[in-house]
Amino acid sequence: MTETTVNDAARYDFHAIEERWLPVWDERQLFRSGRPEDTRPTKYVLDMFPYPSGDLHMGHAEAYALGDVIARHWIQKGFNVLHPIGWDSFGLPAENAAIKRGIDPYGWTEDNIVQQRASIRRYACSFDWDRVLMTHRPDYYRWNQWLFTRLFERGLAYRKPSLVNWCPNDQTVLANEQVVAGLCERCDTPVTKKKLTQWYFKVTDYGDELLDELETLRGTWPSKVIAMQRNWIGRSTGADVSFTIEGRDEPIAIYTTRPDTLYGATFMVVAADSDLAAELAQGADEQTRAEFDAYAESVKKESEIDRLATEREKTGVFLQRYGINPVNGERLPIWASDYVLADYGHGAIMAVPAHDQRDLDFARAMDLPVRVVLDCRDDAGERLADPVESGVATTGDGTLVNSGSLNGLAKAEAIAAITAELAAAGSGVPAVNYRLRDWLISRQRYWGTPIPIVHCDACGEVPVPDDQLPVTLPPAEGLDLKPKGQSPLAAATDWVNTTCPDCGGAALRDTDTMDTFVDSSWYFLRYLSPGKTDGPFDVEAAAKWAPIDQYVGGVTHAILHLLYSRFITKALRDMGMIDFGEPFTALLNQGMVQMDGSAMSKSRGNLVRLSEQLDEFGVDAVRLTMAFAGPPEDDIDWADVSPSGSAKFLARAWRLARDVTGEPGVDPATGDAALRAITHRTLHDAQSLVEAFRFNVVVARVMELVNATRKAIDTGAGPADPAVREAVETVAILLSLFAPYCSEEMWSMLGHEDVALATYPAVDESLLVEETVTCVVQVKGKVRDRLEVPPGIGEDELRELALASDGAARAIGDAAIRTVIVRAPRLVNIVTA
RNA sequence: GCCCCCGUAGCCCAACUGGCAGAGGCAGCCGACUUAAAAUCGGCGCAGUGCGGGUUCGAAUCCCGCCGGGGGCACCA
Repeated sequence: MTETTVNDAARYDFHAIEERWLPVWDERQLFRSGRPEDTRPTKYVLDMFPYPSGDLHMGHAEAYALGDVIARHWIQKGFNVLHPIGWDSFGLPAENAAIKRGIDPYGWTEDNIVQQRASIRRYACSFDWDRVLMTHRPDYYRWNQWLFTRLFERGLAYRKPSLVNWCPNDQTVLANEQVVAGLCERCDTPVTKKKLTQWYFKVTDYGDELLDELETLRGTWPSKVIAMQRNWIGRSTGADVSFTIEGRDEPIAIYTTRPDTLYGATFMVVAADSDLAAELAQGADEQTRAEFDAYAESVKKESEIDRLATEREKTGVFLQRYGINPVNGERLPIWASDYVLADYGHGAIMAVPAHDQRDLDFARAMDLPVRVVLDCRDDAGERLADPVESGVATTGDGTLVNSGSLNGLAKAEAIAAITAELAAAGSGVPAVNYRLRDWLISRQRYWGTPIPIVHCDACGEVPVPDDQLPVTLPPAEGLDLKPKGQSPLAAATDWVNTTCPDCGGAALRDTDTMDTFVDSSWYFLRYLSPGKTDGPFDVEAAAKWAPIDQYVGGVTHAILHLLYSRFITKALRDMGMIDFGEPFTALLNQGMVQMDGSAMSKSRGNLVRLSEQLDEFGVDAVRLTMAFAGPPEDDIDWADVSPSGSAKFLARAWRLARDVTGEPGVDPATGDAALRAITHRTLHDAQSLVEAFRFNVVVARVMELVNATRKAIDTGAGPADPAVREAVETVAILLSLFAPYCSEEMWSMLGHEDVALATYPAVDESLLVEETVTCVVQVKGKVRDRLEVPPGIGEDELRELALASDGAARAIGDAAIRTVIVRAPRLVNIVTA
């Protein structure tokens, strides 16, 4: 214990190295990105900011390790890199923890941030600590409120009564995007429906743009995410068709993608939970009304889970009302059912059971007529079975029959023809619909941004003027935060009771808070000028830095966060604040860190604690393991990888720096040529590998270089050779992307400072040229010989060499040669008869 | 039910526009150093690419069909 042997002192001690460099880096602040005199080209690298629920976990460690590789690479390549970090610090976990423990969400949140901040500091990412933002602070959420009022002024924020998703456990409404398979995204409670008046952001105004501009992201976003967004937006094109309703003044519009099948309509269906259904039922006899009311009530009660169940029986009520088919004047009975959605299209459809499976199921359940209007054939030209007998609707292409003027046309022709006919008759127009709904942003919870609206009896909904923002949250003390279906803010009477900004009369504050996805939908702009007090962000800074060159985060946000951010960005562009419409030019989705084949969780007992991994193997080894495990988008199973192996490798790299005896600044050209070739080949390849996110391969190549350098020191050129120094400096520079401590220590031992700011060495192209290459000689595709040839060898010469080679001659024997394929200088394939 | 991705050595993973299946690591085995061990250094590849067809001079790579694993969407008319 007391004696330190020479051997011990020469051993790699990651704890000591971490402790040595952390304070130095704090002092030097290498990653500040706001200096006005800095004229380098810019890059904005962004990691999704953490939610401060407890300490960092393995998932954070992976994401930040990978993002840092990219940021550090661009720094070494001479860019002025903005790489910020902050906290997404409003939200339910803080509130639930506060309720459970009887504490203030503010204190809980701030404490967690202190802890996470210390962990992130230790993790040594190239973050600019001058730009930290926290969304729960009034100086941030003030600008959420500013954003809300701007959207309100432009008609993009509005309030409407609607049947909304309701989580009975969290006692709050949820956005469509937060309902996953009928369950609350947060707590997995089955979601129910509730009629409430809520605030919405009008995302649907940007539906076309959100869809079409996905194309501009192709190649730089994962195609999976593009597909998911496309799916989610769900644009469909068709026609709105007017149906006259007996006993009703106004016709009703239905939306259909298949106007060609109008002649096949045999009934109509309205959504059971729609106002239209209630109105139509009102006009029916008393018994029908009672039947409808009972049905509507049962529909409202059913959970999302029930609704989504497959193999579900069709149910409904005949409303004793009739609509008139505009193309043939037929009377169509009108039913109410839950298989038609109130908030899609017009909440009403024409039913064509022969050519729509859902309609057919309903027709069979209710014994309604089915009329085939398309003659559909299979690949062999055989007519498909009658839907009535088979129970399978024919939804494909075919030839129109029983359809008046459309007879004989194909599906596409018929759609065009009938759409024109309807337009001429004034009973139909082309129409587009979206699966995407407007974004419901009201939440009946405490820990979020108060909605900056005052409700005045005289003036209505009045936005709080900019000079009165922020509307700060009242202190949690004294408020009952328990979920009860109404915002806890309602109980803060001193806070709720206010005066109308317009008329000065008594008025009430809106008591709901905003969905925390509002906070994260523009935070990337706030980083550009986090201290700004007279606006959400500096417009010139945005012009300089934004949009984000590289965004890094989990695929869990493929729809929600990314879609909302895209929407807000487009809205801000239309306000003239920025000149781009897509916030994230490139996106990298890292996989998840698992353990023994499944997601880590305390209850499953397979939780791996990041802090323990860091203590045992060191920050560098954990980061290196994350990068080396495989392609970044693949999941990592921690049981399959080896942080101890990474630690061993780092020690091996470190020993190279310890062993170098050559002086700095000596021209490496005088050194070992073979080692130099490997060094420059590695440098050459590493940049394109990093830029293609193939970090695992970069690490493998650095390992190769380390092995070659070791060999050169022990059994080759020796520790004093300038090529050895060049190789070890290269190792330090490349390794700094993954292992900042180890490489800084190496860099320091080599007589330099700040490896993070080291310039990426120029590649000497002349060292990449090989003197000879191995040419494979195949006979009928099988390797029969190898030749060492100059790289510039001509085709004819190579052909002769190959034909004359021993291996080839042996394999050919006396067979006739049919053809010889020459791919100089690497391959010759001799094809014999 | 519909759509997308992935199957290479015991394990994690490489393999440029089709051109020698193996870069790197884990585990394992052997050796050097050591009184011994640890650490370190050196050496050792055992699969023919999930299966079956096809295209091609040549297929891990392209096409078709299965099998296995993962993910997304799911009454959107």
